[in-house]
Amino acid sequence: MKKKILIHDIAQHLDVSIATVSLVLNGKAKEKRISDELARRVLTYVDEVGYKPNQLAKSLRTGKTHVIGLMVEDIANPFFATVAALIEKKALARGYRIIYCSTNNDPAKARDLLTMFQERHVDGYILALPNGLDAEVGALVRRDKPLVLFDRLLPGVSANAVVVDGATGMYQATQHLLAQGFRQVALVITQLGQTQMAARRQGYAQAMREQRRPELVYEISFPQEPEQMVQDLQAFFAAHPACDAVLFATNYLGVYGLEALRNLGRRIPDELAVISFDDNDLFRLYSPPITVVAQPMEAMAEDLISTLLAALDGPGDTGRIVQLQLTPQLVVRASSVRVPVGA
Amino acid sequence: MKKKILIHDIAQHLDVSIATVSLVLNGKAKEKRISDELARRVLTYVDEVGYKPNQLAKSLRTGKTHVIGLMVEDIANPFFATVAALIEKKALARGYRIIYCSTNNDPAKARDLLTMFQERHVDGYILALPNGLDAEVGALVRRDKPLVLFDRLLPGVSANAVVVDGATGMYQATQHLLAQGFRQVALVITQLGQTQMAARRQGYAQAMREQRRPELVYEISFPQEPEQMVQDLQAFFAAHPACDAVLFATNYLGVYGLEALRNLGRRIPDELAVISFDDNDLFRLYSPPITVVAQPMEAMAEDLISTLLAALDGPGDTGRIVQLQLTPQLVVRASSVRVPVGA
DNA sequence: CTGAAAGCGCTTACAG
DNA sequence: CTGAAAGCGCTTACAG
Repeated sequence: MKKKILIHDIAQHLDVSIATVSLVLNGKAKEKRISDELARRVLTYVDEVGYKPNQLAKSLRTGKTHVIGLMVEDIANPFFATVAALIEKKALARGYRIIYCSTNNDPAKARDLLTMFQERHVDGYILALPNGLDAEVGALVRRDKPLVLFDRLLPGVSANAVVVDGATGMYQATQHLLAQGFRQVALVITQLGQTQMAARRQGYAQAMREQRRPELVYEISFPQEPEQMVQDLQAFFAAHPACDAVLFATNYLGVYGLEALRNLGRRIPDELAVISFDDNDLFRLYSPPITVVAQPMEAMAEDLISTLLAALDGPGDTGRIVQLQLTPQLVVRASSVRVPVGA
Repeated sequence: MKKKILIHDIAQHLDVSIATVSLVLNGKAKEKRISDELARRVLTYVDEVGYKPNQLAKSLRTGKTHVIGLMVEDIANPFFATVAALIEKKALARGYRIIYCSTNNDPAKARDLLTMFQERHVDGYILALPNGLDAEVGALVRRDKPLVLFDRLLPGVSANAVVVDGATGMYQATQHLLAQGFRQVALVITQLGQTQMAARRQGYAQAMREQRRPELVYEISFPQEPEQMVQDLQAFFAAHPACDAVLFATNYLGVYGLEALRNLGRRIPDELAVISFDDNDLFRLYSPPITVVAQPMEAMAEDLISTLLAALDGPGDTGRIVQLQLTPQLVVRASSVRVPVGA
């Protein structure tokens, strides 16, 4: 069919040099004092025949790919899917494309994917990583690769980051439950030891300490089969009949938790008040609607992309690090509100 | 830091030619009768210094990128997010990477993204497209580009495809409702005129016709703001008080529909039975649990990737087209089961 | 078995 | 203002 058209073809047709065409196409016509008239002729013809420069060749030459590597825990997780969709839209609007990958919290997989990103010469990285990649990310930072961590930090690495203040979010959620008169507030959290989980736990712990309430924390092993997690949660609730409120530290724990409570026939909030981190359709439409600590996804996506682009455009300032912390919002719904006695 | 190491460096160090190193690395040592011992020396050293060939240069030379372009309607839609996650995993296992993009059902955006995929020289395409891209996709097919459509077909294009038999799915769902004794079964569907929607509608229509029931179809405009869709749905249900069962043709319609019904205070299934296309956590955990027509996502992802890889590896067989149709599964839950009168 | 060389399609100093 | 040429880092016929 349509023969692939090259820069050489268009130069030949217009009887100018390849350099002229390239310069015009890259907006250096003025700088190189190419006449407006010639520049216009080039642009017109390029447009007419629909010439598109080969990006591979361009990238090989310039070292830029205009591709951003985005690594999330699991693209099927609504939190990450939503952030990814927002980032994609914003990146596209600024001329960047996204390659995304899910780590499933597996450090070995994350390591491979990071290598893959490097092999593909991505211009920048947006990363929500499992623990254990400090060395790899540290190396990227030292080589001045534009990079932003999000959702969770790596303990041993100083890098650009956009995170949500989970400590405050959980502190407020816990306070809210205690203010409603719930006595035994449990926290269900993963045992992955990631920084965002540590912060959420710490917020809970602080609120409990301030009210002189004993902590009740269930660290569930993750990842494992959903059925198993539901089982584990049922066992936990069965073992703690006096527990009258529970906080789930992330969205899928909330989902599995609701399933476990349903299986046990526990009434929410009469028998057990519930709050989950992260908001989504399920929590909003559940009966009763579930109180959540909602993360500001739009702001997060915007800050991620603009921080990364600033690093990309920046003059390779070694050492300038931007760390942003966004505030989540407690959205109170029926699942955490005390039912008047005898009502 | 670490200087980027090139094939030239390793050839020089081992005192062999660049060609030898390249041949060994590309598994052509045997073919070119390079001694096993030399081949081993090369591999060992490459491994030792961690040399990674520049993929950009390699791609420019070979014309292969080992990248697959995946285009979905919206990556934040759980159906597409789940399929994308499965495809990514399977592709990675076979040495391919995914670039994904969301079209948001905008033909202009889809057209741009298709151009972008071509500029990036993706090796193959997996596409769930809005209508109106027949010409563009037709051109790809004619140029023998490996490509698989999914979820919906383009009316004017013959291409590889993996779709779900939505007609049968909806037919069974409608029959089920009628068998339960519901009388006025409505269908809520988008007005986008896409093939998957047409099939689902046709399945509903056939079941209604067979039982001599009049159709009641609400074509909602899409895309628009969620709040507006909920409003529209409330107005629809308010205008049809005699309607005692409803089918939602896709997952987000189901979600908005549940929200509308909740706002109206309609009891499910007493006042209105509900079935939605697509399964997810929300439908499974809703009170009452929602009956769904579940798509076989795992099988779909597997068929998509293997069909595409077959086309990629194939001997450029012009004209060989594979079209697979998978069977969805009706999962009956409480939302569509008649409550015994007086129970 | 191995080396020198062309070429993938661009960009950009360097001369004029 | 414009052209000839080098070079980005590979792969692979083609000779030996």
